Amino acid sequence: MLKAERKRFILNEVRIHNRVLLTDIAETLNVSVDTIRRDITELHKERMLKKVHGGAISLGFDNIHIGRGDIYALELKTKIAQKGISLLKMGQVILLSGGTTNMEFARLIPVELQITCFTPSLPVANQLMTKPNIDLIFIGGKMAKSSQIAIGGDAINMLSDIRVDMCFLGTNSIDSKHGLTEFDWEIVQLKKAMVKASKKVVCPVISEKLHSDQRYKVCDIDQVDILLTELDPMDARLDSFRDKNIQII
Amino acid sequence: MLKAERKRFILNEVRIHNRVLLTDIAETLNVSVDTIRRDITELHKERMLKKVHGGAISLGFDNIHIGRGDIYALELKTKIAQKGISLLKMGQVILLSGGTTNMEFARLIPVELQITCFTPSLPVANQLMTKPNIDLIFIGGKMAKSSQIAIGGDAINMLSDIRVDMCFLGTNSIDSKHGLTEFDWEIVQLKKAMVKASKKVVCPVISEKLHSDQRYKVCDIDQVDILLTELDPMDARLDSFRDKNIQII
DNA sequence: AAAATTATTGCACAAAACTGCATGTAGTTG
DNA sequence: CAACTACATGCAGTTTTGTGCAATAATTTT
Repeated sequence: MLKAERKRFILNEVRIHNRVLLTDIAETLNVSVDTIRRDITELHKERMLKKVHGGAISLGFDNIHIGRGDIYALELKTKIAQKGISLLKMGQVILLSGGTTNMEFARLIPVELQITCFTPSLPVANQLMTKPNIDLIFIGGKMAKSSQIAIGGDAINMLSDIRVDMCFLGTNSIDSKHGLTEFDWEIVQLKKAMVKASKKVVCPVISEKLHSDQRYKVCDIDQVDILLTELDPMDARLDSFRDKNIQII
Repeated sequence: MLKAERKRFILNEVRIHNRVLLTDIAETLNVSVDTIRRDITELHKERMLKKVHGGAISLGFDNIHIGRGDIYALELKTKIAQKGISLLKMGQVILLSGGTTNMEFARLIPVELQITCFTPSLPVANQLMTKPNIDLIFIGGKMAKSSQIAIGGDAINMLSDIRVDMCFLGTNSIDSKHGLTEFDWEIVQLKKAMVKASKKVVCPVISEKLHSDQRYKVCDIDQVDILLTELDPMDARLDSFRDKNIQII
């Protein structure tokens, strides 16, 4: 029995019965309780279920499981997202791009925080729908299958009518010389509109993406107000971004 | 044994058993485990299966699970949705409202069918995102928490610019005298715009909702072109809808 | 046809992952 | 608080992986 198989089995059980017992699963699958415990711990970290004393229960969203089984470098992204959360103030209006970091960000927004969010990202919207205190406005348009965000004229149009306090703009690549760059032309157009629609641009990005660049440019580095990475703000890898009027957090 | 042959064999095994073990395949095909490992690595990159420690498993719908756990009268709605599917033609442009019947409808759209869908409903959009052949345009706007659809000026604006072949308009209540009615004023505004944006209005509704009405009116009954219920078209409960220029299916 | 290039395959070996067990700690229940 | 169950952690044995290398097969170029 493969590990992945067990995990899938557990998830299915949770989906059906809404809860599982460690011992039950262990017996059913003929492996030690420790193994199941470890599986469940992983699934918990992957946010596929909730680990509780003695077993696990489903996350219990209304009708959509926002599973993020294989987010790359989830830990780092959580760290970045948390730094981002600390920037939020009650009553603010923000704009969120797509990407897994922003997903994590959306997930971590405290339930009691009352803010208005705009987003063209379907997964982010799903996430935000679970927060009763957030006013959510979806930027509509043609949905790009790969990135699950709305693109094209409609989206850009809608963005042209708004001006938000702060934009959390995920990016494919960032470099102190070439600025923010992307691989996909359509997405560049959208992100340009997002930058235009925001008073402040916050750029959450894992250190790995620093000093890399792609074909098309979204904006210059000096348009970014705040740079969020998982690194210590004093880290040497951030040196080239200093003295650019960017706040590094 | 050709590489392609092996790969096909592996895929078939995965399709049938939902999983394969590296060692099993290697033994069956009489090649080294390394070779199979490489094959599976490639198939993984090609997104034909998921490589896991010890073997591979089918892709399944791990990431996003769109729950239909407790849809009221799901059987009936499935029946209605299927009738709706039969109205679809390749290349059409349709508009889908929210509601569980339309969710079911979206789920049942055949993967090979190539159509363009507009919708202001987040769950419907999620569902449609899983279909590669569907062009999806999300009608953006302020998201209503309870119904999970976009409402307000933005949504209505966006609708005012389109004219689709057919609209599948779920409704709260329908009556031969009072037409389509709703409980929520905002949603009425949206649905009015949806009716306006469509050449044909199809109204999928379970028989239970026939002959009931609510506070606010969406449109008159003669604006509905096709009425879809789970009943036999000749059923007596549909009598009052006859001779209204409505096609009953 | 010969030579050169590229792709495929098996093997070796160190690194990583997996799993059960033992141990001490934390949480739960009566 | 005492008995009990569940938990985290470290360890060891086993299996699986990734990678470099060499031999062979297939393809292209000359």
